[in-house]
Amino acid sequence: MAIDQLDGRIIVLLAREPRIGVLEMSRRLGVARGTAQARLDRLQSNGVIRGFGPQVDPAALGYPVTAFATLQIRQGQGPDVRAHLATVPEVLELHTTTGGGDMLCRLVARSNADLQRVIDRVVGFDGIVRASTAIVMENPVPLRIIPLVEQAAEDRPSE
Amino acid sequence: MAIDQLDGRIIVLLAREPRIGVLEMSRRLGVARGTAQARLDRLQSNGVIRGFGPQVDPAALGYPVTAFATLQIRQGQGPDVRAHLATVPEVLELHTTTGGGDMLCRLVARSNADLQRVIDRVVGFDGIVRASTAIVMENPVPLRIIPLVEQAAEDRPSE
DNA sequence: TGAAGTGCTGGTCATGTTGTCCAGCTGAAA
DNA sequence: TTTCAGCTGGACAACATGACCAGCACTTCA
Repeated sequence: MAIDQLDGRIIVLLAREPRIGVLEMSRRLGVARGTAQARLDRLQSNGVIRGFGPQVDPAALGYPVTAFATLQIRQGQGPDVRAHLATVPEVLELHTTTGGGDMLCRLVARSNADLQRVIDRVVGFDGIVRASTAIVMENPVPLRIIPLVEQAAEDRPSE
Repeated sequence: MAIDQLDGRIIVLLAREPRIGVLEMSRRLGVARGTAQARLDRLQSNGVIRGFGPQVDPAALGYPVTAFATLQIRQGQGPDVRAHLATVPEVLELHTTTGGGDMLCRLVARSNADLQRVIDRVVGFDGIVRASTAIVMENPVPLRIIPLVEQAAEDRPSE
């Protein structure tokens, strides 16, 4: 389940240059192609690498505004609220967190004005008691995984 | 900059089956290969598709605990705090938000106990006045983009 | 100590895909 | 009407893939 340094190098390499194939990867890593292929297969069936889906930029799609909303949910309404939020395309992500009946969700919108519409749609649901929204101004650290992979690989010099 | 329905179908197709190539894609979409290739190239140079990096699961890497920390930053310390947080591998993401000097960051840790170590490291920095942490218990809506892409494609029947 | 198992190497092969052309067609804009 | 961008369907050489294989080193375990 844990990864060794070769696995780490594979993931980092793929993160930096996703278009390279297994053959090119094996050349860069200095291992046989079969090895690179076997490692990659294992990382995927392990679930360490979940996939290679396209990373889509909501801003380029016309949704340049991102916000995080903290929702307080009425006791027992959790499942209903989840189902409701899942139907809103602008809800990109939803988590339930510690702190009785709280949820945190990531939203996008076409503009600040449009964000009001999105929030109204999100909170316009019975089970939601209270909502507070924080609009994202900057994103100094975009979602990243490389440092963590490197640390995980270091911690286990061999599997 | 906006996408049409063909673009939308390309993104959705890639999101669902990332391993297919341009040729297979063109077969599924019922267009010529050159068309699919040109669209894909355009989506990438547009920035709509930022890349095809591996989607790594921190849990499978040994970091099953996720948390969001809201940080209050001392006036003027923003840049220093960002630099500090960027050096912590467990900080996967960092945003600055509305509300004077606030930041929101996503953390992972090996366990709840380990989370304490991570938080100590995160907040053990002069510019941070106060921090409140919410531990993620469930993730009913994992980061998704397909519904938004479909909406964006609908809104613009043609480019 | 020996045997079995695992993982890596370096190699082959047929097959499919890619990058790069091309000429011709259509529809929209000038 | 002319021009242009975008799509089609086709071609080609170069390359990558999946599937094999025998051989070797190392560890596990009886």
